[in-house]
Amino acid sequence: MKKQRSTPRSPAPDDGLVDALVTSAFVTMSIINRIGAAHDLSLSLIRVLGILSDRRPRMAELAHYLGLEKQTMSGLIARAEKRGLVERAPNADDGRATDVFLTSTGAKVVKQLQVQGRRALAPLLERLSASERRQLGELLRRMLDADDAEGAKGRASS
Amino acid sequence: MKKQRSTPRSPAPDDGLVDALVTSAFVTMSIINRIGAAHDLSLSLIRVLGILSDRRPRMAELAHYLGLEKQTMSGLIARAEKRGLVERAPNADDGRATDVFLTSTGAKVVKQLQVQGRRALAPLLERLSASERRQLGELLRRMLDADDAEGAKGRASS
DNA sequence: CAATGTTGGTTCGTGATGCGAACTAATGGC
DNA sequence: GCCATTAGTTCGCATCACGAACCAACATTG
Repeated sequence: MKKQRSTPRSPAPDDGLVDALVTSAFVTMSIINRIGAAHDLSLSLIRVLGILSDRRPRMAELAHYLGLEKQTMSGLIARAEKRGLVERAPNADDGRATDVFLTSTGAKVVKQLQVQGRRALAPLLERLSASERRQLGELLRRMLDADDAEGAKGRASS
Repeated sequence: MKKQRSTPRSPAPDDGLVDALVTSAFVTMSIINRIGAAHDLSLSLIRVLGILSDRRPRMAELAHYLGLEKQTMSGLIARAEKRGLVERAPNADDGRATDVFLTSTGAKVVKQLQVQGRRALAPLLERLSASERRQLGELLRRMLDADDAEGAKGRASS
């Protein structure tokens, strides 16, 4: 079954961990997706809104964060703008650039999503004790750490 | 900032955990998505193939697992079949039902995905020690546990 | 300062995804 | 046998994501 002959000392007992990580990702995304669907929000748009609750990036930055092409972002933002969730304004420093930011409506939606998200994930977390939850959060944060700074979006190894 | 007045005893120190969980989900899906894109596979199709490596479900079951409607599954499977990844066959017990299963090509693709997935996730996991990895896997499994049996696919709380 | 190249965004066309509505066919209950 | 239910499919539509092509505003040269 195991084909780890060539590296007898660094085998892959991580297989189980990888599976668990992937499963938890699918489960979590499933839940987020369901909540988003109730507001007619795609996963990409949810992520965009999440970023905007924090920052005021340009189109290109936004696309880079999500690992998408700029045309995709154009469409995404155009539709979101039409729905009154975000707004575009020319960047002060660079005449070419366009800043994107949340409207007050958009900010409200983000808040709702956060609340509903926590509520929806609660049943999962409740299976762990308080100290286990703390531990889990700690481990995940350590694992992600410097990652969301620049590697995460989809170009981790390219 | 905190609006937890009404339930003074069950506050939300889990907020951090929720964030970490969601972030890890986005990061993980991003990686999976990138690998899938290299094979021209959507996330949904990847999940389908993963399930098929294990089982031989009907269309409706498959749709239920992913939390999708059956028409969506029809299209998904039709395209996958056209590409030679899966096949359909009438179910023996129920004349209406259609079983779906992997072709040998499809099975090979799944193996590739698994290998590449482990490789791509390795850098993340390496940030943790061996014992921490074991711990993390344990906690995730505990958290998901009975979940993937029937709750996960997108109807956790409905 | 003018010519050139680069960067930021948009538009267009195309394919995949996902859904609601409507349909066919097989099953099950009576 | 008749009717409701269930399994899959098809159709039309909106979204999402991309490559190609384009314009406008910088930046760099000479």
